[in-house]
Amino acid sequence: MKKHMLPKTYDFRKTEGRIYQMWEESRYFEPTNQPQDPNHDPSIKPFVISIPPPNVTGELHLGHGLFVAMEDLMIRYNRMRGIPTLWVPGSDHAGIATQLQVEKDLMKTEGKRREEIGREAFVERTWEWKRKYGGIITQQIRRLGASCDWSRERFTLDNGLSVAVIEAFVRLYEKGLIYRGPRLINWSPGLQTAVSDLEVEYSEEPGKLYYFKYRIKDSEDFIPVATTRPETILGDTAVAVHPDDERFQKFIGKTALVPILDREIPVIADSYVDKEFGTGALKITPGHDINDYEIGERHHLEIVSILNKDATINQNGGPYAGQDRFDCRKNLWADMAEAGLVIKETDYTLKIPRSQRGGEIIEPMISTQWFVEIKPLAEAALEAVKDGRIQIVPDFFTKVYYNWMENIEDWCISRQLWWGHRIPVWYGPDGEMFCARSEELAQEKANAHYGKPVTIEQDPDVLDTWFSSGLWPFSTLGWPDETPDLKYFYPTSVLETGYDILFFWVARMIMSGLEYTGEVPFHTVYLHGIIRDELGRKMSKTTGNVIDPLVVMDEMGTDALRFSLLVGSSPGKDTNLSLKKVEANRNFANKLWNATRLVLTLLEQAPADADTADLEWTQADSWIWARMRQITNNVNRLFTAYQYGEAGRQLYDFFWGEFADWYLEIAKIQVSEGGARAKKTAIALIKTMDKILRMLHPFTPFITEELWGYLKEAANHFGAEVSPENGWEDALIIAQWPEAEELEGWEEDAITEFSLAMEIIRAIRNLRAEKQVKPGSRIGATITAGEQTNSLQELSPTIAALCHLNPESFQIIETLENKPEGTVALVVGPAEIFLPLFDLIDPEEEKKRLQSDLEEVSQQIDRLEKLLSSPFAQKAPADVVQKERDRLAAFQETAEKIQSQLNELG
RNA sequence: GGGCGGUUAGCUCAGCUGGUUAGAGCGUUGCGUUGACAUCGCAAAGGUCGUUGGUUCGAGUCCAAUACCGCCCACCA
Repeated sequence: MKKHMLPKTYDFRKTEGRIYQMWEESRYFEPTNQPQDPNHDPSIKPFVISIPPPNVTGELHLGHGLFVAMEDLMIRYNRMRGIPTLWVPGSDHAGIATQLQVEKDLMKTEGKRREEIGREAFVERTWEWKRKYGGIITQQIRRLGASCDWSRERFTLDNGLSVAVIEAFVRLYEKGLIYRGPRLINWSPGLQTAVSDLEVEYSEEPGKLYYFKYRIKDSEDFIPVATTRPETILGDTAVAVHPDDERFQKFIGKTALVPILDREIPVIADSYVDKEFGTGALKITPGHDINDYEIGERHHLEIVSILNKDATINQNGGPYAGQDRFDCRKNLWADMAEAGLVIKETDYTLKIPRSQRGGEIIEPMISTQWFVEIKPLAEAALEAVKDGRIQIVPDFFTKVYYNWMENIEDWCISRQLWWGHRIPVWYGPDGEMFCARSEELAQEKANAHYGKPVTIEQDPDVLDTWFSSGLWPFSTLGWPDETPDLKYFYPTSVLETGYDILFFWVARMIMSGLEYTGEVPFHTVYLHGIIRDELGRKMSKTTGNVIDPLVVMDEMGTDALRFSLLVGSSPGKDTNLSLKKVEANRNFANKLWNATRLVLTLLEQAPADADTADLEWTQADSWIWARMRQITNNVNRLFTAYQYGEAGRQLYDFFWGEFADWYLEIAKIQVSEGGARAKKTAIALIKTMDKILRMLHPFTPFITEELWGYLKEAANHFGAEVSPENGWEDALIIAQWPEAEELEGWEEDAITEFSLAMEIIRAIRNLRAEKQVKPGSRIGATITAGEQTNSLQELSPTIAALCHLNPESFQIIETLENKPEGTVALVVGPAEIFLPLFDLIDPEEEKKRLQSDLEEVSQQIDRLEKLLSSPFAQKAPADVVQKERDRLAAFQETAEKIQSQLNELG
């Protein structure tokens, strides 16, 4: 007999690295049926996920942990099902975020601003930064066990992807869906760039509403007006009142004077104005307010811009030129007070637009930017979800998607940054635009246009990072080239990401995919939620409640973290994660380890050469197998429905609560019988443990891979034919996913039969514990089991062993004339158990116990009798009714037995 | 203003084909270690499933209303 080599404790630190290396070296991460193989079969449909590319210089957080765990689970599951599987990894250049990091570093190390070293040097410096830190995040993703095909790793600023970005831009431009022009956009004064509507968040903050007088020219009259931003008065080009407002009717058409500047502006009527709010009159600043901008368009008002790019006041602000906007607010208001124009200030809760990145206050401003005309793209994207070509999981996000797509505004795609894809447009000497796939082509166009060689200059702006991310599912596969990868792997299968970037990323990928490839980029969108702390608070450095996944992995293992994230989350909902939870799952891994050790030990004790031909499975064998089948079916059903968390939970409960707690205990006894029984048990052990490890593998890949290797070796020593043809593949990662399986000669209804034995064992153990019978002392027992006697007798060695009964004085019989002398009786369904513990019993207490049992049972009998005499008996399906009848009969039997025992006690 | 999600044990959450005794982990309490596991085992306490009404033989589960919490979108100066 060979002693198994499974170490006593699980050292996940060592195991994880070694296992990952083994997977990678064996090239298990690469898809089978590679499109460049000569034998490639295009009819086999692959399963493909594009990774949500993390910021190239980012640091691993739990959000990454969740998506990696989730996607890796899907990938591993499909890989095990034998489907060619590709998970494309990569990272995003993350324009603003990365540029800010490098700017900060530049200031720290050299005390310089980026303008001082110039664009070229700055971009080169950023590339260096990327080369230095860009590998960290992908390394960390490996640690999570991600089975991505690293040979296909991509970066959004790679040559190939840059070609894709330019191609996409040029195509849209040529189609007339990209335009450039001055529009009111969201300006980030600190970053000195435009940002899209999505990048602005509104926060409620206390502020003031300022009331003041708008004087009417050549008159003593004035219109009272309220504003939250007095400095914008400098840019007013009208005062608007409601056309039906009697108070202000007389002013419509008159001329008002801008405070301090005395600029003349018209008083107009527009039904947008709310008569009830503020003073009922509205100042109009088309240059710095989106609603005013629209009113301005309706009335053809002049647009006056009062801000510089750094949000100081420009020359249009007269005496305030050069002041910061908030200083100007104070100063202008003070001057107006002096001029007698101020009415009052009241407290008011404002909604301040703030930059999603950095939180500075965003100023609406007129600026010349590039835009994508989005409506045509959005319509196609809407249609793709409506007609089911794309399914969103969970379903309730479909509505959110529709709502956004139906109300979408043109997308501002230009950013005044240096790090990113530069807009492929060049300007001739007179500003003529030449959009081309390269500078050479633009030059040719320009020369042809002017009829002579001219100097052209490229647009300085770069594209919004999301413009390139939007191409990700196909740009990473080689688009615009018709590469074998693109042909075979596109469209991809599932897009898995957080709901917080549904609009930023998912919606744009759908629009881009349809526009450029004519196909949906994926058939399913799976959205997960945000990871919060155990109290449901967002994790933040200021709150100090951030859980670092790297620390967690160090302390409790990657599998424990993954299992916690996967089992704790359900589609589209936020997940509260606590270290306690991870700890519990580390314990789960430990249990898995130890259970396997026991299995291996038992396998050693069983004789491999025994003849099991005539031996049947025990009830316990049948029971665990029947449960295994149920669990397998459940897990498969749940996986199909994307309910991975519930699947993991069921595996956890089954493995721990049934396999480890019960079957392993029984297996010990069965193996100790030796001979064929031991061998038969060993076979059952291998089969169940094998299936458990397979189904847990997508959740906890490292430990299961490790244990499965040992199990396989043990199976080999045990005499199993260990070969891929025989279901023992080279590694668990590529092993076949289990289907519910019949076992020859097993009893399908073992679950109900066996549960009686479990109840009996529990009852005996409880009484022993309650009466403080020494754990080691063996007592006798008599069990009467009526019709169940035969099936129960088969388990008698098990019951004896698990309850520490003395086999000499233990029997299971059909009935008994009288209660044995000196025993105390327990009633379990149709069975009665007599234990020789009468001396330990206080008859009064025992009476009380029996009476309360009887009461409980009587209640059930009443309930069921009522139920069965109600319309239920006629209307409910026969099997459901029968079940209740059986139950009632069982309760009645129990009640009788308890009653007779009470009688005996007197 | 529009939309969505949640409300189940002290805490965090399952319970997604409606089936009659609602589960887990953690926490609490008691008992238990010489062989798989104290990263453990055995057991106990703890819930009128937010409220009201409806559908149904039957509702934590389906429908409607309502309260509270949270989120998203739109942005009344």
